Amino acid sequence: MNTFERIYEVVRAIPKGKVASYGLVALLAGNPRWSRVVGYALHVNPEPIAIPCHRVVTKNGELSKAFAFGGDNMQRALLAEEGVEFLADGRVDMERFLWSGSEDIYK
DNA sequence: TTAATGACCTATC
DNA sequence: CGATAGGCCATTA
Repeated sequence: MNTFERIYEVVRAIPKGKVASYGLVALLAGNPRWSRVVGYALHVNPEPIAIPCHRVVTKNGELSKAFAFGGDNMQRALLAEEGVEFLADGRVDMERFLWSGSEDIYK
């Protein structure tokens, strides 16, 4: 299993209504320093259907700037659609919607 | 093989 | 608090 596969596996496991940071995905994928690789992996995104890249944000809860598969506001719409709340800054509420990785409360 | 790039993160000024 | 620099890893040319 190559690096990308593992990353995709983790991203795919993100439950609806939750978000994960690049660093967290990288950590769960096996190496905490794959944050950039995660971004690259999602950039090439071979299966955008099965891979919810819109649920992946930066560690600060901010949405990626280069995220433009349909507009920066589209990502907000998608997340809001899944029940994710946003702060006044336009960032995701990490304290409540950050996926821990182990607990799939949504199942 | 070397050099360059990137949807990041952390530390420092 | 905003800007800058360095480090990290895998992929591509």
